[in-house]
Amino acid sequence: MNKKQLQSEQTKKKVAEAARSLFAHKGYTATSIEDIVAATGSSKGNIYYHFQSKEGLFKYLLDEWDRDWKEQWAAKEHLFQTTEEKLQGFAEHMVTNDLNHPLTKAMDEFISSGWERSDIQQEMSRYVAEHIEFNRQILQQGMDEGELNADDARTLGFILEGLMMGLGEMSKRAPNAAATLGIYRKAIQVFLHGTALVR
Amino acid sequence: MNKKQLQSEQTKKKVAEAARSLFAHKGYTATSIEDIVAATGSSKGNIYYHFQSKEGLFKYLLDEWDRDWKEQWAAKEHLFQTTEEKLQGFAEHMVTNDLNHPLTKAMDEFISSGWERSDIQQEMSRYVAEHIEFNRQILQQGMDEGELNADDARTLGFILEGLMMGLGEMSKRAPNAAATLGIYRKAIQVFLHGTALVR
DNA sequence: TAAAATACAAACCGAACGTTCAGTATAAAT
DNA sequence: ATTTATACTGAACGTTCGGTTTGTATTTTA
Repeated sequence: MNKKQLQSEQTKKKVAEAARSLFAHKGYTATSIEDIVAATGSSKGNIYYHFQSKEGLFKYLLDEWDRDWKEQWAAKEHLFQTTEEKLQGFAEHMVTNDLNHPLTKAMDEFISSGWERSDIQQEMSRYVAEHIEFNRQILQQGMDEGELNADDARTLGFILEGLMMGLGEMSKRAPNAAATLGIYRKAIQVFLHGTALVR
Repeated sequence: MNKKQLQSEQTKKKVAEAARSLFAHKGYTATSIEDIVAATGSSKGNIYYHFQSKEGLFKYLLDEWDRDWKEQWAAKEHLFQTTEEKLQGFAEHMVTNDLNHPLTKAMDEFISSGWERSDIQQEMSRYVAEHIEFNRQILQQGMDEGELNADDARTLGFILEGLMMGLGEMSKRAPNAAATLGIYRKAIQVFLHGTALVR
């Protein structure tokens, strides 16, 4: 790789990093290209040379995030045996990797700002569908192995995803880092065993 | 009431209605005052005469919504006896009154657009806290009456709220009106009885 | 009937923002 | 040494939007 290419790559990284920090702290809309210019020292034109657009830059960051997420989950997936362990591990992974991730809030904003933009909504649906399928597999396995009641694994996967999503939503608003993990754990427990008395 | 006051009130209503429809279809940010001008025939100045600002207009609509919601829930609350009935009734009420309400999506957008605006976030927190408290009461009563396992009712209320919020979020994206109510019902059932086999 | 308040219109303001583009510098290739 | 491709600059553009101001018609009040 050239000296020039190397330099180019570095500036791209620098821009991406600064942008991530800005998006995380100020949100997507409130972060202007000008802000990124000010933070990097790079010029406007250069940013547009490396990324197609503001949206393109943001998506680039989201992809990076997605890659890291999967990578890190794959690294510890094998640690969990039973369904309960897996779900607890999954919840913990979400708390540490999603909830605390700088871009979660900005992503929410980005999605709901792209209102009628069907492409953005579709991309989001893809993410969600992936999660549901992920949940479905864990639950189906649990049913096959007699840990869970036989039931519609897809619907339950949908509900589980909703539960995680909602808890994330709420925890973002009331950031009580210490309590959050406990609540997630409790939620998984409720999901598995319910709250009603066993008669 | 004057002839003039009456006329004035009618135009205010007309503006509010048009705005609600626009916000619902295009979202908060994407709806400009100009759009409302075009839809009503009223002038910009007149809209600002009736409402302090765009934000004020939107909040006015949210308040209207909140009033209606509480009114309608109060009207049917007494129909439900057991905790399970109450929760199922509550879920159903949410599906019919929140999920299908035109402003749900716009409200999400409004909230996440008001990034650093602590006043908006606080107002939202108030709503959420109300819901949690509402859930807590139902659950506590269920515990007192021996329907539910004795536990921390507030935490469970928090989790329940998260579950409802997440399901709402997801149902908005995949609008399958027929299936949605079923999923909510199932979710309440899971919340109460869990998915794991009783050993 | 004169004065004052109310309801509304239309033009205008200023600022912000994403994006473009003509041009420049620098390193690589010939 | 010259050409070419790549990386980068920064001023300018066009548009959008929330909000203000000034003026006017109509109705109420005195």
